[in-house]
Amino acid sequence: MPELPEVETVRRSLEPFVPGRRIARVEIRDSLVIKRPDPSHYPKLLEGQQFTHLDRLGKYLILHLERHGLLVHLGMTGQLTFRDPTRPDTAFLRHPYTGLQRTLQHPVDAHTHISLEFEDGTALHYRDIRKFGKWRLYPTEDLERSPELTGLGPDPITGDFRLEPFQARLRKTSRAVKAALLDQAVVAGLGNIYVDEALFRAGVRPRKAARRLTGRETERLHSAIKEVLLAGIEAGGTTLRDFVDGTGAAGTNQERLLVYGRHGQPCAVCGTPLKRATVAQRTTSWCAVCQR
DNA sequence: ACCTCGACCTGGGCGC
DNA sequence: TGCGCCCAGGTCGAGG
Repeated sequence: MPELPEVETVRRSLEPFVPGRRIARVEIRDSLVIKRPDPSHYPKLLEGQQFTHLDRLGKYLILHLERHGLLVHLGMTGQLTFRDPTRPDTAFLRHPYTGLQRTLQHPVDAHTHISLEFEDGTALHYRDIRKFGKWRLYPTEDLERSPELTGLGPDPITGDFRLEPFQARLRKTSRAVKAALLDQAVVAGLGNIYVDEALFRAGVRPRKAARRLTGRETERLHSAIKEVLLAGIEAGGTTLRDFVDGTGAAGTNQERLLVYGRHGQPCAVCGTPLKRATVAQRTTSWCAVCQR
């Protein structure tokens, strides 16, 4: 689920509800995703603090509080949603035809591991079926120096993602270009879906050694990365199964994917059946004709 | 520096 | 209906 466009979609959808709200109570039902500090400290540290603003870097959502920064990584199935108890819940329903989660706001269920309850009765709920997500709380002054954030390469949407350093970085490695793009230190925010989409748009084979890309190819890739991520944000993210935004709504980018998950189907450009193989330990789809 | 593998988790889909 | 197997948007660490 959550690559840059999905995390950005969550950030934007929570923006009208979370900043300005003060945490009255912290409820932790399963502390597995809390990596720092010890989960037992969360209530004491968070209760009484107000959220100020929401940020994002790569796949990390950054919820700023008065004295702390809460770093949330959604892993594979993490959902951060706002709930107003005066409005009707829809629970987690599966659409009979598309199979997509249709939820809007949800009450606490077996997978809702953490709830931050506000003074007015509303709450921010964290739900994560596979529990691959990670929560880390840092004092504001330590946030920028956190290993999670310092390890990230440029963010293609909000950051300084320039062609020359990108090109220099790719030239230094003989790894498959797909592996390099999945490396969050090279560029922050790409995952399996958007990497395949960007490589297709750029006309680059996923297995091509990064250092062997031509100048033109690197330029096209640099543009394609920004394009696929922006398109993903515009569509409200890609919902294959679990992704929902902060209000519980599914995204629509899955309808626009050109290669991811479409192996065997005709390429949208040339009609050749799309290939599938494992590259960089991930299932990969591409067009052997359009991508060379 | 890079690769591969396994681990962390749960659930859906499919074949039998 | 049920069981077993494979798969899944992400990382991380061990070992070669």
